[in-house]
Amino acid sequence: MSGLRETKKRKTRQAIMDAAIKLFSEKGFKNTSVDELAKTAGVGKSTIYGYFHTKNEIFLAFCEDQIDFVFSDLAKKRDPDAPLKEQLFTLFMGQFRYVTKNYDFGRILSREMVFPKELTIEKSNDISERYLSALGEILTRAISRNELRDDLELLYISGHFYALYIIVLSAWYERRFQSEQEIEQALQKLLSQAMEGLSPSSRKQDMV
Amino acid sequence: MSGLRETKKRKTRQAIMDAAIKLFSEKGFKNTSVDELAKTAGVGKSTIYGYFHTKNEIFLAFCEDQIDFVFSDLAKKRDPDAPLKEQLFTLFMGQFRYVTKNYDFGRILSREMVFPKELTIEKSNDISERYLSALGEILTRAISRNELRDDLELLYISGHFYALYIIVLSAWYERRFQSEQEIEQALQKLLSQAMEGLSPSSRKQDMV
DNA sequence: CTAAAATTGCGACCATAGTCGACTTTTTAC
DNA sequence: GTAAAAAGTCGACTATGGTCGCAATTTTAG
Repeated sequence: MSGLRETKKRKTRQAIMDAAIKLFSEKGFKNTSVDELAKTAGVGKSTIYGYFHTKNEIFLAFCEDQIDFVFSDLAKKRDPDAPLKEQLFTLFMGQFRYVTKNYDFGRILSREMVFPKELTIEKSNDISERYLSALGEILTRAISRNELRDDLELLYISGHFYALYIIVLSAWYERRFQSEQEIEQALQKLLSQAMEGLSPSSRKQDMV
Repeated sequence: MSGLRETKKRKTRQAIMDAAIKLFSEKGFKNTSVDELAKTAGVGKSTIYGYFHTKNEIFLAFCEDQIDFVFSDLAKKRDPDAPLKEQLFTLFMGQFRYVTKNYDFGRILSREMVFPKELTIEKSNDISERYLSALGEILTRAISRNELRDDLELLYISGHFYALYIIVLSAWYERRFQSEQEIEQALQKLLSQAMEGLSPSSRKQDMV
């Protein structure tokens, strides 16, 4: 049986996470060294690397909690019967505001989520999964309301919309957009394009 | 007049780039230290930082040449009168193959292109611009052939397609897709979705 | 031509992410 | 109960990206 060790492990892990939350919040990710983290958590440096592969992974774990919070917060606010576009817009903008609250924070998180390193893939995918399932729920309802084609795979619809969010986020980091308003506008346009389609024929029925 | 200094500058810069090309190609980006780079180029370490802000920026400069080559290569191959979807597919797959030829190489480049750090924004945008203009050309022709709606802003169409490419690339780095074939399939599906639109009504005319 | 100003070059130096091998504690097997 | 195995812990150490202040070179001004 393994009781004592498990307990300790959880405790140590929690201590590290507590230190991370404290220090990252206080001084930011970049200005917090792993040595400091270890000291604050009251453990050795290598102990930390026993629990996390890289400093970025600690950061992802730190984000996980917050993201849960943001999601449940957004879930509360959103109206599950509102038009699809509106729901997506709210979700993405909420996400955007959270992610870019701090410039570097958002970049590190985005980089690690979209192009994860081998070592952080697992954590990154955990978060992705949560994201996709939230999105999936919205989309499924939209399909049943006949707001979305039902002949497509859910994953590709999620992917499509998610892609548009990412590109807007990217434009923000490339400094193509400077204000939140521009972001909103771009997101609206792209969502409309996705719904209506880019080929000329796909739009004819709007004029009927 | 400033002749001597300019000449020297160009020479030094070239020496650094030559060293970068040699070492990055030989041992990869990660396994090449800046010290080594300096030694090979025959300059001091700080001299390098006088020409580039970060190690990643050297890498971007290194990529620039290669990307030019890839583009002109793709441009040669592509048939400017082929269906839009086909042209986009060829362009993106060509890009994908180049970028992921080496796993880490592609990740670093992608990260820096999509979510650039402040210091590398400029270089990153240089490359983006080139990319967008290549894309823009294809799209403009498609519009004039009436393969694309003409009531949209070019930038948002480019952005839309580019987004789909990025999400596929991301899925690759998340290990959602393991083979090039899966990538091709996903890209095809997403491009079709973008053309046809995701709303049910947008598709009706296909059945008329 | 000369001296001051500006630019460029240099490697020792610093900060810090991540590794190593020795030490301690817990579990397992008998 | 005991001893071997396994898991967990530690801080000194390594490797490396990036900075600093000073020295050398080039330009400019008179």
